[in-house]
Amino acid sequence: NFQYMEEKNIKMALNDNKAGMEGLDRDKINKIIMESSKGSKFYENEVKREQQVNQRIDKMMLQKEQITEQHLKKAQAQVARMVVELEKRRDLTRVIVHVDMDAFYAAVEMRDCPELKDKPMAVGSMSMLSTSNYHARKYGVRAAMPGFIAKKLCPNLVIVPTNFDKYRAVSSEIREIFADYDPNFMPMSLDEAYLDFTEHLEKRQSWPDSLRTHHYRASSNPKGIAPNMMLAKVCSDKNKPNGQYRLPSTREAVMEFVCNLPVRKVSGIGKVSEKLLNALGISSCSHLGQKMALLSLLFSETAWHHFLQVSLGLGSAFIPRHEERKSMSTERTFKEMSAAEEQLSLCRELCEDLANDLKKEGLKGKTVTLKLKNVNFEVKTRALTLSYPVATADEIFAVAKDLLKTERDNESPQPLRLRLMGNQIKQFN
DNA sequence: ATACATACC
DNA sequence: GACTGGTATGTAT
Repeated sequence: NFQYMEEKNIKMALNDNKAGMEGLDRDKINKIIMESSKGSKFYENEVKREQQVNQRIDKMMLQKEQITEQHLKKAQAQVARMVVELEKRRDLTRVIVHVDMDAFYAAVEMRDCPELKDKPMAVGSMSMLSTSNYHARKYGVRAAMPGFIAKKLCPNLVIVPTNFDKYRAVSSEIREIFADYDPNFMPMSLDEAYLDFTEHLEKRQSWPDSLRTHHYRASSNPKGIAPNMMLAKVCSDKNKPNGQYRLPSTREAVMEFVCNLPVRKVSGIGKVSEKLLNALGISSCSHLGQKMALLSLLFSETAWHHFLQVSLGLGSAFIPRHEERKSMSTERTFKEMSAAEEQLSLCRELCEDLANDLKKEGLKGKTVTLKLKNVNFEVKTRALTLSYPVATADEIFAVAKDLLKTERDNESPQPLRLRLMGNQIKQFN
């Protein structure tokens, strides 16, 4: 087990899987991050989670030991059959674009306050940053880093509070432009979207400049252009901060691109999957292809099917139409709260907020879920499904307060020492 | 159906 | 001193 426990493997370390983070003093940065985190409840919890992942790896390695040549051969045949099927359906006829405004929130703030352009700045608070500009990234300051640690890395860092209404406004301008190119484009967040350019290109024969030179200049917008969504997403990351990258629509180009692609770059393969794969000697997508038989024996069907598609450079060649929402939730973090009455009134407040949001979309749901995080960062969810859909604050609270009471009773005589509470509702009609 | 984990922005 | 919030989906029971 110890082999996984070196500091550099613990999750705290600088995540440099992001544009603008090349060639900085990683050791120094990691040392500062580590010193700011060590001993905190947050850190302790991260270590615990890390150990759970390591146990998963140990279990997987034991399973691997049990696999015989016979098993592998059979699996290999199955994989080969599947590859034939997938190749038959490979579609290189579409042109999918992934657009991603670079450092979006920071870019909007710099547009509105040009002095910030020459300074390292980030958007967020001392508790959490949501993005940083490129000056700040040189110091290792990045999204999802708490501001107080960022300040240690870069004492001159300017932290601008988040201004969502502003970002939403800019976002809707940008979306109007997207709609000109593909009325069915798929927004992934305020600053990111997939577009199907196929039709547009058939009509106009040329690449639009306006996506680059539109009056909104505060933010550059890298594009990834490829025959499917999976590849377009990876491509958009390629020439950040300013460029675009087009992957030709040929099987050879796709396979060559995918060959050297680190698995972590693929959307859907995060930190944990990367670590599991690394333990099997897999770091690039070509390794993924080479070890498919093994993967099919160690992972779930959904997981290995996904891996197989990635290894072949396959992804969705059309942009699925926007799905109905499946859940809605509100959660809040706060200073330690242990008093029952206080927790109850907060719960009530959250239910009211949630009911408000539900009303805006005219939704009612049958499953109510209460989420609790204690001061040790341990998260619990407790759910109850009703036979009828609910929407009002009173109805939701009636369920949530019982879930909360049950939890408190289970812990008593110890109180629930909370740092976060949340309510979720799902199972809409 | 429920709980928890992973992933994305 | 301070380590988010919202949504979807996978995995396990």
